Amino acid sequence: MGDKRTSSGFLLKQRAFLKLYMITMTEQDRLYGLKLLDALRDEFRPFGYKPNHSEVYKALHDLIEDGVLQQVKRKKEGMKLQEVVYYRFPDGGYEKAQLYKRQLKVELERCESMIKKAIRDNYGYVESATNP
Amino acid sequence: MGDKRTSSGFLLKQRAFLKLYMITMTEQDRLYGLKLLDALRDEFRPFGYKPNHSEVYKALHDLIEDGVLQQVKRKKEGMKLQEVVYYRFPDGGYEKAQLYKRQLKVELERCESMIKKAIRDNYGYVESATNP
DNA sequence: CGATGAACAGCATGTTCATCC
DNA sequence: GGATGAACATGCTGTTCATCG
Repeated sequence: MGDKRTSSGFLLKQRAFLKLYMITMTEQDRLYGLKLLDALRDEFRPFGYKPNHSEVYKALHDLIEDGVLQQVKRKKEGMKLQEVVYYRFPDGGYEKAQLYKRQLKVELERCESMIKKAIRDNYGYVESATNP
Repeated sequence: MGDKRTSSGFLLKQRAFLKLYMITMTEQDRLYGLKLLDALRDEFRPFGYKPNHSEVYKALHDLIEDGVLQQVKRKKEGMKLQEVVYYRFPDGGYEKAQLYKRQLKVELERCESMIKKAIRDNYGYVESATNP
């Protein structure tokens, strides 16, 4: 309630997309902000998607507000003794993360369906399972 | 050049999506604005996507500016003699439309790939080709 | 009330600036 | 220069208002 504005329900927003990746990346390697960004840029370079640092930070801050992530300031390994911000799940955060991931899965599949439909509708494809 | 702002290259925008549908719908049935909207809403209801009338009009106006569509004001069939705006391709418009469609196909496939990748990356799916 | 538009408003996101090491 | 943030600017898009028949 209290929403001033409703979404028309088109494709998912970049922010949500990034939050999902932040969670999964936290489950796997422990990384800090800019490294997460680098990793994502590498992954999506072939797709022409190049997120900027602000969006990544905002996604991380969102997750902190949601109680999904927690900051851990540590010295960067080797090099100079610069402090960087790593992330981990606080108490109950992992469960919230899994819930979020479940929701995003539904959302991603919805988007995939919509895009497939658009390809079908506009280019007359009929997903042949028996193509030579 | 002259772009004040660059896209990070995330998913395609609703406007482009609608423009594509407007073109295809113009190739098929001749419809006017609000009927196009109704048709789209019907099609995408199962997906929870409900475009609003402004976006549809803006998409149509964009296509007119692009020289892809042309307005044809006609009396609405039956009923009262209210004038509605139908659309057709002006000279050279059909070719421009086909070009746009070709571009959007690439874009839609790019988005599909990104979404599939996200599902793989975050849920560890491996597209089984042998599912019952 | 249906249809078409345009003005307006709010939110998503890209760019720039500030601070610290 | 790398890293983190916040402020600022722009643009996409949803809501509202105006006009016409």
